Formats: sequence, structure tokens, C-alpha cells
Amino acid sequence: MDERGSTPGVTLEDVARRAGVSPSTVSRILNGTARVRESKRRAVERAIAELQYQPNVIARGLARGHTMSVGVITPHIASPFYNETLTGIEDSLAKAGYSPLFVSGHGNLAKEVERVALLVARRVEGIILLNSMMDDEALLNCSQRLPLVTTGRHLQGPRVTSIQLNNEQAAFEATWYLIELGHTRIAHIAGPAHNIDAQERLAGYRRALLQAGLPVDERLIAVGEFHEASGLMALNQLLETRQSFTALFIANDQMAYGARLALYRRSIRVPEDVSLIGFDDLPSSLYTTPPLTTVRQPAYDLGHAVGEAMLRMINGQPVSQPDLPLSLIVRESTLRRRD
Amino acid sequence: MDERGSTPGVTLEDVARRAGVSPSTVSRILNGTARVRESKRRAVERAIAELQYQPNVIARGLARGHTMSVGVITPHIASPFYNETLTGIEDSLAKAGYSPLFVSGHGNLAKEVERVALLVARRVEGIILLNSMMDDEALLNCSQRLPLVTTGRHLQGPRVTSIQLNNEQAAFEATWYLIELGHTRIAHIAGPAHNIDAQERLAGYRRALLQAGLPVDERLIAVGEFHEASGLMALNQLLETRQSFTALFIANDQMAYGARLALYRRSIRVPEDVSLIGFDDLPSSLYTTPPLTTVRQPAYDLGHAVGEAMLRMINGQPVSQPDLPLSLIVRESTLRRRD
DNA sequence: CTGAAAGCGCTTACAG
DNA sequence: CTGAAAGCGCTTACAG
Repeated sequence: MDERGSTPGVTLEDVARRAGVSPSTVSRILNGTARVRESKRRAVERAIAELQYQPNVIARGLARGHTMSVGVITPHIASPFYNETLTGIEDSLAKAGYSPLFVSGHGNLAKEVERVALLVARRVEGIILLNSMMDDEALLNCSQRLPLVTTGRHLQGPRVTSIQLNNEQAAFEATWYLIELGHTRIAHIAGPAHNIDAQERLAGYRRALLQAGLPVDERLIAVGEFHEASGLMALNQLLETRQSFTALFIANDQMAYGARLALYRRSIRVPEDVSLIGFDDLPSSLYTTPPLTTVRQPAYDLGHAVGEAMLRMINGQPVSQPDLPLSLIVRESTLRRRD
Repeated sequence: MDERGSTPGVTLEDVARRAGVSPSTVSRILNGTARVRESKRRAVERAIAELQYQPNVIARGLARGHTMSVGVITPHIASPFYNETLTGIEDSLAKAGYSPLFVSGHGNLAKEVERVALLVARRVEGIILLNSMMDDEALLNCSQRLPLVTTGRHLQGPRVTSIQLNNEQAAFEATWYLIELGHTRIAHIAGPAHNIDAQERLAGYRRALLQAGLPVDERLIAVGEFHEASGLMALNQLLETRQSFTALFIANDQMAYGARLALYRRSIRVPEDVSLIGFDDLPSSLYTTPPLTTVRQPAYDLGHAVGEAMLRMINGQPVSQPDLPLSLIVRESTLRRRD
């Protein structure tokens, strides 16, 4: 194996000279865009090997008019959830020779707008926005010059498509599972009100209660910000209302961690005293004490679908919604109600 | 605010024509590379605004001979630890107008070598390798054509520098803290033997015991793979040796999570029965039950230093080792020994 | 099948 | 101060 990689500095012209052909011919061989006499092909291939030539993707992009790159804006490059998705995007794009340009929006509108500009300056061929902070109108505007794929919202247009999972149904099933376990007082820690995923999960929670003929008690619903600290605070808040509950459906795992710690602080046992269900199935949820029952998001597959959608848009092909099932992973934070 | 960003398709020539000057002049104004008559400057600036012109970074890169991008290879783009570091890299690079190209090495040599080639094809001006799988020789080879900055190893050369934290000292301090708490039987779960960080942490653990006059019992040292599952297995293994211990220093937080679960399964209480110290201070370590005492790595600052080092190398300036202190964060998984 | 030439969108000596 | 020209490393009609 040769880890030395290729030699920058060697150009297509060097190859042409060495092989005794014109640059055009080398280019054609490289791209398989026309048949070339076998002897020349061999000479060129040898020259390429000897010189360790590797085409300059940048120059090729300029000449061809496309950069073979797509921008990906993440809310927080540091978030544990999105990374799986990023890997999925990277893999699907790679198959078509495209590279993702990952930049972080830092969960901040101004920053995000600035990043879009940066990506445009780099002439990406499309932009993927994971749970963008921009409103629909701004996104629609963006899509006029660049194909867009987004997650976490419902937006369809000629040059924009949203890949969305069925959060509502998954939340319904999670809540329903608690109901089946005999729980009737089920609290919910929701995500931020403006967040679509949060809204859908809340809706699924409500539908399950309704369908089971249970009352929806608004005092049992607290709102967090999708991070641990807010889960902890939301739980404390719930406890302060003095409304009893024996189970909790929490809109994401990070908040569930916070809630779990709040319970630990008050010596409320999980799952004996209260059952817990999260959402996301982060890698560490398998190792919380007790391991967390949660809804698994197909994060990698989502990324893959997003990448595929982008590729199709770039090529002007129609894109359809993929079917990406969410599934309840039952572990040890839930228990049949007993009293 | 205008979220529409700029208009691709508008070229510098369009601006020149509209402003009634030559492209050269527009370029000079854009780059501040020469003084231009005030009236022309104003005309050009107006044209730029009206056309919403944004320079094509790619074309500029081709012309200037540099791409303003540096490649960053991460072991696992999905790892919770590296993301902070990536943000630091991104920020420091951004200040100089550089963009990082993040790619995942997938913790796999062949993949990593492939990624290096991809980055070279994109003509990055340097490559940052976070805990690379390549051996020193391969890295040295790489550095012959591209400046390299690495972490997690000791490597210095004309075009390669390693930014390394003092893991040994931090591990020493963590272990020493346990000793101060009165623990004498302290077990260790080490990282993979080939990993330099792991070696250093093990060395620090050993030095603390030695310095305290405590015996180093090899049966109290288990080896994991830096992920949760291996921490769980390592702890089980430790238990099977039937060597008693009242405290554990674990080479990273993820393994500490696994170990903590193993203890939970056997109803061994933390910290009453055994104290636990991890390494990394992942965001979720503040929310484990109990919150984990651990060594904080300045992950963001490390990334920042790495980015700075790369910039200096690109500019041919000398780079010096930054002073990045690790610190023990005492939380609730450690307790004075009592028996 | 294959070469010479023009062009992608910039920058930068080179001459005024 | 400023324009015309050449060049960065490729690709791709255009003519053989």
C-alpha cells in the first residue's frame, strides 16, 4: 500500500507531454468521454501512474461549471444527534462523486444566513439545511438560486423539498405504550414551541391520550429547549405543580437525561416510581441507568435520504418522500404501573 | 435583513461592465490590492450592490493558486468528543478566510488514506488529522507535499506538527485525587494499547500510585476500546478477577458510562461502594446519575490551537506548542473511602 | 480518433 | 491610477 497519496503540482498537461498526446486526449481518457486508440490510452495511463497524477477537482469544476460539492448547514456541529445524519449524507453524496461542505449554523439565524452566503461563494450546487432557523419564506427565497433540502419542516416547492419523519405517529406509539402499561397520569416535556418536531411529538402525545379516553391535563405538560438543563428544569417545574404522574414521555433523549437527574436528586426511582420514555435513541441512551426506553430515529438513513434527494434535485429529477420508520425501543426505564 | 444571499451567475465582468471599468479594477477594489480613484470605487461598489455580486471563491483560488481550504479528517464524524474540537477548528480558520473540509476517516486506515487522496484532489492547502490511524512514517510521507497538523501523537517535522495535551499529568492528578480521598485499591480501565492518549493516561495512573507508595496491581488494569460497551465489559472482567477495589479511574467518559451501567446491574453503588473518575467531560457527563467526576479536555481550545497551527504552517511561520490545561472536574461520582 | 482553440471566473505582472 | 493580456488547470465544441 502506498499512503503517499497523489502529487499536487502535476498537471494534466504534464501527463499529456509525457505520454506524447494532447491535453484533450488525456482529458477524454480521464472522463471516458470518447474512445481513444488503445496505444495512446496505455501511454496516458502509464504517465498518470508514473507522475502520480490526480486531477484538480477545483479546476475541473470551474471548467465544467459545477463544483461537485453541496453545503450542509447543521444547527450545532457539536450536537450528538446530527452526526449520524451527517455520515448518511456524506455516504450518499460520495457515491455520486459529490462532497459535503459541513458548516455549523450555531442555532442562530444571523450566523446561518452568513453561512449560506459563504456556501454560495464557494459555489456549492445545493444546500442542505438540517432544522434551519430561517422561516419558510426565507427558505423559499433561497431556493430560487439553489436547490434546497431541509429537515424538520414541511416545505415543498419546485426547488426545495423537506424530508420529514412521522414524529406524530411515533409519539403516539410511545405514549400509547405507557397507556398499555396501565399509566393514566402521563406527563410530557415538550420541545420548543416553534419547533415542528416538537409540535408533532406533542400532538402525538395528545392524540394517544384522547384515543384512550384519558383527559389531557395541561399542567402535566412542560416545555424545554431540547437540551439536558432544560429537561431538568422542566421536571422540577412539573413536580412543583403537585400534579401526580407515574410516567413521562419526553420529546428528546437529552431532556430525558436532565429529567432523570432531577428525579435522582429527589430520590424518585426510575422505573419503579415513574416510567420514562425519550426520543432519538442517542448512543448513550443504551448506557444510562437504567437504560432508556426511547424512540429510535433512523438518523443515518435520514441523512442518506436527504443526500439522495439533493442529488436528484441537482439532476432535475423528481424526488419522493422516503419511508423512514421510527421505532420504539423498549429498555428499562419503563414499567407496568403498580399501586 | 436580506436572507436571499448573493446571486451566483453574476461575474466580476458583469460588475465591470456595469460600473464602466475594467475587470482588473474591480478585482483590485475587491482585494484592496491598489488604490483606485474614488469615483470608480464608488461606481464599482454600487454595481456590486445592485448585482448582489459575490466573488467566486473557487475561481479566485485557481487564479491565486490556493484554495483557502484545509482538510480535516476525524476518526468518526459521529463521535461526541470531536465535535467541540471541530467547532474550534472552524472558528480559527474562519478568521483567516479559510474553510475546513470535514471528512470522516471512520476509524479505519484504508478509508483514511482514501480521504487524504480526496482532499488532495480538492487541493486543500493542508490537512488536519485528529487521532489518525496512519503510522508516523506514513504521516511524514504525507507531510512532504502538504503541511500536516495532528493530535494524539508526538510528531514534529519541518511540515508536520502535533498538538498534544498533557494526558499523563491529568491522569496523574485524577488518580492522585482518589488517593487523597483515602482509596488504596484503585482500578483502571485503559484505552486501546496502541493509542497514545491511552498510554499516557495509563502512565499517569501508574505514576500516581508509585508516588503514593501504593503497589501497582496489574490485575486491576483492564483494557477497553474507548466506547461504552467495552467499558462495561472491562468492568465485568475486573470484577471477575475478584480483586477488590474501591475506586476506578477510567480512560474516557464513554467507557465510564459502560462501567457505571455494569455496576448498576450488580447493585454496586456509585459513589458509596466505588468511586468513579472518567476523562473528557462529555456534555452528558454532567447528567449521568450521579454526575460524573472527570477530567475536562479543552476540546474547543484544542481545535482552535490546531487551526492556528495550520494557518501558521501554511504561511511558513514557526508554530509553538500551546498551553492547554486539563482540569479535574469534581462532581458526585467520587467519595472519601469509608470502611 | 484527435488536436488547436476558446472558455470557466478570477488575479496579476506588464505596460502605460 | 488603470487597461489589455496572459495564466490558473481543466473541458468541450469545432474541425479535421
